Amino acid sequence: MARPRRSLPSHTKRAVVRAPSNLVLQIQLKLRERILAWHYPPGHHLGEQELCDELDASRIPVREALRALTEQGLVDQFPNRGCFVKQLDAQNTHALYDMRLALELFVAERLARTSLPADLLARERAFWEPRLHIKASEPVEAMDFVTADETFHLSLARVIENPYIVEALEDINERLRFVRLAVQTTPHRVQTTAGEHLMILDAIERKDAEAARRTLRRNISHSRNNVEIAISRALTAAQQTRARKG
Amino acid sequence: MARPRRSLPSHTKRAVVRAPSNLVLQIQLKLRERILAWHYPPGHHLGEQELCDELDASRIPVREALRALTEQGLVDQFPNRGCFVKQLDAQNTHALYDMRLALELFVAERLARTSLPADLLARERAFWEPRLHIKASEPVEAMDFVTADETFHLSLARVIENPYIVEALEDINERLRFVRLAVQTTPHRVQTTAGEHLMILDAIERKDAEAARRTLRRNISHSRNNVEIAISRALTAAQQTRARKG
DNA sequence: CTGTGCCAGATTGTATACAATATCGATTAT
DNA sequence: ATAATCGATATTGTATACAATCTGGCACAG
Repeated sequence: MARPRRSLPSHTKRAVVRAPSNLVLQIQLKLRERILAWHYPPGHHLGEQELCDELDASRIPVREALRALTEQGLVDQFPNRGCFVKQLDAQNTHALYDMRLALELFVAERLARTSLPADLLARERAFWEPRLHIKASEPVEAMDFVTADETFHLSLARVIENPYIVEALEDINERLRFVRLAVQTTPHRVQTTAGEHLMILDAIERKDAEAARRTLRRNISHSRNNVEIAISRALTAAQQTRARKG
Repeated sequence: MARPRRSLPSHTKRAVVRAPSNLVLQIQLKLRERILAWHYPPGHHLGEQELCDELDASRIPVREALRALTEQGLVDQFPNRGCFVKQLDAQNTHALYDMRLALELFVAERLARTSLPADLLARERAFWEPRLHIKASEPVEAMDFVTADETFHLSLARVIENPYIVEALEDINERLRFVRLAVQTTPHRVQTTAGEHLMILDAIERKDAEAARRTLRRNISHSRNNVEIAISRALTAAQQTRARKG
């Protein structure tokens, strides 16, 4: 006889919103990382047994991790055929950037109507202003640049306190990160970005929504162009690798 | 010894993008429906064994369905405690509507820059124009209204051919549908909506992006206000029900 | 009377085993 | 020689079984 035993979750703290069991979460994160890092190339077949051997786990946790990744849209699942790493072509990238643009334009507009925390303003200005005058000969670490850029955009988004929008942007960033890292970051690109970011902050501060939107559009457009170059390069490289193997 | 056997998926047709096995998909859709329909109230504990008995399936498919729903954000999962139907409070609804607004403003703006298919324009005008003059005494079926409204907005979104944006909007619509159905639809509301929809189409047709955005903002704002009333009513009703039971 | 520790029951997490299905290669017919 | 068909094999889908973990109450000490 079953008696009702479970009460509402005592974890009132919303620290971890989605908490699968540790093993599944570990597998899920590891696979996600490898997929985004192109360790498994697009179209690669993810066999369950193979992953079990690699990750030293049983099939059930692996299956659940794959199910989660399917839901995230990182792999395609075909009945009785298994999972395949989803193709990330130039078209998808374009669409991803458009979605990012849609969300961030909204954020910028709203911020221009309300206001911006002083500490965030100070922090981002302190970071980007020196980079207006970066020397053309100075080499730039792609990781540093991409991280700083992501931080800038996400910090703005977080101000409006909309978990759905923030989560969507975080997801988009993760998907684009490794391709962004594949393109070489020039000092000129850093200068341009710094200028655009500062202009966005200025526009928001003086409540000029239109200017903020215009500049953000230009900023994201530049980023998009760079990434699309990287995508096509990476795709041809992957194709060549596969051709060499086969 | 394992030899490489799997080739690229022969399903080149992208008919079903995410295709879990039929049983899991069935369970997943059924649970999703019940959650969105408030059959399982917010905070309700979804016991695996219990669901197995209800759905006449084993625990593995049920677990995978729950994992997928977790990833969709419909349930929260706590390790060794199971799944709980996620709270849908007024704040979440507000955020969901903001995200919808962000995406649709972008869609409207882009459509105003490009153009709109003639058949879509004709179809939607043919539907909404008569409803400008609906009699105040005529009763309105909520289902018909909500479906037509969703169709209008999604049809516009689909024109720009961005699968991520369309998918996000479809998801938001599904989440809000049952609450929208809970609020009574008055003839006055139908008239207002018809007017706004026609104005949006006109603005897009004459390439007036600003007017399109302004009207869309008003349109979604009206919808949001109605829904938030429904949400608070539904929540208090659910609380009363639970209090009566306990 | 109140607070702490422990135990029984139940539920979730994982592994193993078996059934269903698709793939690849060989064989056969045209 | 080419194309279609059938069977062996591997892979996925599901069920059952067992281990780990949590809940809630009861006993006992302060």
